[in-house]
Amino acid sequence: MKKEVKARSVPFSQTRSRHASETAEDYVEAVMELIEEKGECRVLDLARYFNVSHVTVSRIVKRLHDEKLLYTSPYKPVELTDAGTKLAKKAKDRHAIVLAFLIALGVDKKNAEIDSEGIEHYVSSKTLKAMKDFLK
Amino acid sequence: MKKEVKARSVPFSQTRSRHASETAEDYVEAVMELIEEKGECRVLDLARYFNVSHVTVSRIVKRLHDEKLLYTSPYKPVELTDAGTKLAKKAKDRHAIVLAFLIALGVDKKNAEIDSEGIEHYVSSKTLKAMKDFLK
DNA sequence: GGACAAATGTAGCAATGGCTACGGATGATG
DNA sequence: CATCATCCGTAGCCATTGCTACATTTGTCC
Repeated sequence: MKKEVKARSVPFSQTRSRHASETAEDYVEAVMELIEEKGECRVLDLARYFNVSHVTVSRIVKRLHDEKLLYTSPYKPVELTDAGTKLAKKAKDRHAIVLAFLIALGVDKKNAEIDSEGIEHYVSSKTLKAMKDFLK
Repeated sequence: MKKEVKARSVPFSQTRSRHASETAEDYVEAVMELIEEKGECRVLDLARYFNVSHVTVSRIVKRLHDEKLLYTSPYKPVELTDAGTKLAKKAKDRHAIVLAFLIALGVDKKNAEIDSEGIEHYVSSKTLKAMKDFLK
């Protein structure tokens, strides 16, 4: 009596690739935010922002440069490409909606901020729309 | 005119460790589910469930064994320890609440299932409570 | 311009999670 | 009990994301 094993519903549940794009979104979003706040975005700013070493940031920045999401040259501030700006805006919008939604749901600001940063990466357009409708 | 860089709100935002515990939760939850459905849980069942090779499963199972979340001996089915069962129940409950919440919010079943599997790992107890309250 | 601090880069290590290829163990079936 | 398919383990590769330690660049201040 063999039973089939149903595959999990997540398509491409391959954690590694999923996680790599999460990182990309987090970084371009942070770059945009830091540029807005400080006028420029340095590697060390990102390191402080994410609480990691500058080495980790430097390597990820290099990868995102290869992916044409941002500009970087040695000892210069990091800037966003058009593609990076587009992705950052999308991520920021989604983030803002999730955050506003959690607060509207009754979650305190602090927890809402923490949770929204994790949740934003797993919200499909359908769920995002449902959140927007709820906010109205 | 130096500006402080505010650290991100996520504590322990170190992606690697965060992700490792996500994996642990996903696996014990899957083991519990597969045992309920099939009577036992083999390495290959998990491989099919997560759409990864049996090698990947085997290595992760070994790690979770070291972390005392499950029992495993060569060529034998995988079982949960008490700690594993406890964690699995917690994850399953949270998953069920998030899923029910998304459906109540108006998200179609399919998207709700996909999104809930990602979101469940980022829901604090405060947010979970808000979801439960909404469901009442 | 020299010296020093801060910022960034490079080298190299570990853990996690992917994979293929191959070999040993188990269990069912003739 | 021999064979064969299935299951599982091991070896060894790669990518990502952490780190420390050390080197280099930049910019500021005397």
